[in-house]
Amino acid sequence: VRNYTLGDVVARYRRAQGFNVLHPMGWDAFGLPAENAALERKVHPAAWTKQNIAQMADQLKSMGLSIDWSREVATCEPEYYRHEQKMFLDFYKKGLAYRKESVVNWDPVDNTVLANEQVIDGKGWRTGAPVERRKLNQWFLKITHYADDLLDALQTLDRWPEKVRIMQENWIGKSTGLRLRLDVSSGDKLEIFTTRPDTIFGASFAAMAPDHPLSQKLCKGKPGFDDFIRQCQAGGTSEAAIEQAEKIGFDTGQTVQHPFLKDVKLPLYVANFILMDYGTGAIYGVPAHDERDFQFAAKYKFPVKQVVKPDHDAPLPYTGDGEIVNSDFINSLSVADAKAAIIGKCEEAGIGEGVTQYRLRDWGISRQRYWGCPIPMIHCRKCGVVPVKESDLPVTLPPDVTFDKPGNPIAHHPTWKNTTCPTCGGAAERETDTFDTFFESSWYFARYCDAHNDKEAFARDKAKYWLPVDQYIGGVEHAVLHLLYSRFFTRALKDCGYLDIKEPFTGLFTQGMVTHETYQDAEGKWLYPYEAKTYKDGGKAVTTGPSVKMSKSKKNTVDPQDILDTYGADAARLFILSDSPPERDLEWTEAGVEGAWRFINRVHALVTEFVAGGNMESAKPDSAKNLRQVAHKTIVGVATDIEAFHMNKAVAKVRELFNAVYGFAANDNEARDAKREAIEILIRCMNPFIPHLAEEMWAALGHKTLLVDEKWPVADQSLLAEGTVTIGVQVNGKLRAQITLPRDADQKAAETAALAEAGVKNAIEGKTVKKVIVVPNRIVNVVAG
RNA sequence: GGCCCCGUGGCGGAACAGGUAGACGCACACGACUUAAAAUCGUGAGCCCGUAAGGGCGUCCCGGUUCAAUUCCGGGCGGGGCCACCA
Repeated sequence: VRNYTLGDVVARYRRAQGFNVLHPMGWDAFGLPAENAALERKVHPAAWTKQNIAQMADQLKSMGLSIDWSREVATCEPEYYRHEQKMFLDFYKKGLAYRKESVVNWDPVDNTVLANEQVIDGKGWRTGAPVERRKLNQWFLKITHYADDLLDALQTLDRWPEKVRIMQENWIGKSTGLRLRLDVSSGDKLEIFTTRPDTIFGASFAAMAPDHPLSQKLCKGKPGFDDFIRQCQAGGTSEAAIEQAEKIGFDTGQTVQHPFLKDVKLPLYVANFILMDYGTGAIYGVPAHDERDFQFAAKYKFPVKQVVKPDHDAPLPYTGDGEIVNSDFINSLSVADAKAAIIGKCEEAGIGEGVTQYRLRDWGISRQRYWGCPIPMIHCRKCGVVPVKESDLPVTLPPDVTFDKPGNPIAHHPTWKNTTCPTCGGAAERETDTFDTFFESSWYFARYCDAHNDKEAFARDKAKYWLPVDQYIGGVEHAVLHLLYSRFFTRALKDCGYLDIKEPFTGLFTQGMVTHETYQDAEGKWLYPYEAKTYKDGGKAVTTGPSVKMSKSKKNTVDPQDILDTYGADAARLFILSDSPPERDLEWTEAGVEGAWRFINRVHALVTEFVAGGNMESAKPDSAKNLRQVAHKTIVGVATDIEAFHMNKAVAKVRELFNAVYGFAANDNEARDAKREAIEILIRCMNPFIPHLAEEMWAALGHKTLLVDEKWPVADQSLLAEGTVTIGVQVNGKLRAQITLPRDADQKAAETAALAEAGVKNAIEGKTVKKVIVVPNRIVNVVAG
């Protein structure tokens, strides 16, 4: 409700400004929840999904969202996913999609593979189950091909929150360093990676990952090695384990030759804290200047040789900047210069080179589940992996599947996977994995431009007209998931000739969550808000807890339908926009919605009374001109606030105008004209927030046109510039009086008026005025002593 | 541990670009209407002293810059987010 209300305000406001606005809606409809629901309720995922779509569409429509429903899409329909099968084939041709055996994250609850981005603290992002490591053949998209550009182009996204840009930057994790080949006493070569080549003279050991090929080669069969490997895996993924994980190593018995010091031979260990999938899976250890190496050295008694001297006292390990010492030909250099010197020397000697390393890894997209888009590939015993012919697309899901046993239903289907090889015509099997559902959401924005094209995903010229998306609104939880995948997809689609842009979203707004108080009964059982109310009314004990993100498990949820039925769409919309700035969390309260509802009723009463000719006689007669000024200021203020996403401030300004009109007694023609003008401006400024009431009031005022087709009102600049201002007068920085002056009065006049004030005279009594500072239309400060 | 953000009434939050702190709303109090309550309408309100006029204090704490600091700078305390054995 919050997300779409925000979007609707923008859509309606921009439309009123005369823009051609495309405001679409679609359903990201594949995914495990549908499959899990099917398991629980014995419904087919397709039926369950369709029913949910119908229900949600009804709700969204009753909220009065100005959506172009003719462009509605659902990603689970073959009309949609056939196009992404084609995209995948194009990616494959370009080398942007490939298959390889790799160690993957396996979610034991959902029985599927997860992408790195979907593993949080070693747990599945949906199930929270500790992720296991398995070796499987998987399809990958080559997001790393664009790592540098994805990073650099973040700077062009100046309408994105900085927070999200930083998160993506960290996720891509670019670092530069040295890749270096070292000689092992066994005759093998060991390639290591380091970001600190400057500390090479402080190295006192070398270490590699347990699953490094050389670990296996050198240690297989050695007593205790199997136990060691088992220990490494046990320590694996749980949060607590990593926290306390002791650094353990296994001595290979071999040594590594230091590249610059002939008589230094570094003992080579297998160590649990070295990761195979970062860098080369091997390092040299410099205990004096790395926290982990320091711990490891303490345990296995390696020397700690300091080679960087800080310019202040600092304990070891020291990882900061400083002067290089004890380091042969790089002595007295800075850290940065020493890095360059060592890299240069290694390149000269042909034993290593400067490289750029990324934390980002390719996106694994295979999922062993049914409710997703089939991967259009065929496995032939003779020809290997062969793409499905484009003319044979789409590869559709078999509707007749069973969910009675664990694993992938599509793989259990008796006949679906049997096919023939497109190359040799022999018997072959279809790929039974489906795409990660982030695949669908990576390009849907382009489909909206041409939603019913059955020849291609979208016509290039239509995409060119509409894209990129000017304003995207969503939760921050997608910062390194959907938002990164979409940026990659847009680049890949550009390189495959689909699109002309590389950034999908020029403006991004991340809205906060909606929270609600939590309630528990005497036994600590969670209660729904309505249950808590019944309990309280019945005199039963209820403990009220803090307001947290709405969740089914804590039962602190509110059904949008109930709100719409009780208060109407406008009250719900107004409340949600009112108090909290949209980027922050919003606490949902009954009292808040009622406040919004009250306002709507008062606006209705005001207009009804005015149309009926009543005056709402009150004690606050104001000049017609003042009222007009407030109204015209509101036009500008509300527009500025909407554009800056300060919806709470925009609502406050609308309410201020309402308060000004409400108390305004229109007892002559001039006043009545001013009042009508102010009411019309009020209605038009409210339109983006509460469109139903605004439209109704517009008609009540006698207009035959629809307000939705009216342009945004234009403020009379001369009215804004005229009038008087009330400013404060300070003496030595303390407020002592207020004066009212004509706008832009000259400094002399302001000074004279200020010094004439009784409060000012009192405060400067017995003192000499040294200086009078006048800031026009803002403040006067008298400096006296 | 690293990087980043944020601390303003009883509450959500305003304050352009250093210039009258607390807009707007919620909750509250009092008054009107009512037999009464609810709803509605009106009035009030940062805190302390004072019947009032008025005065003092006040934007997490300490210090600095400035005629002037919620805003800028330094140090602390508190809360939150992201990443995290990434060499």
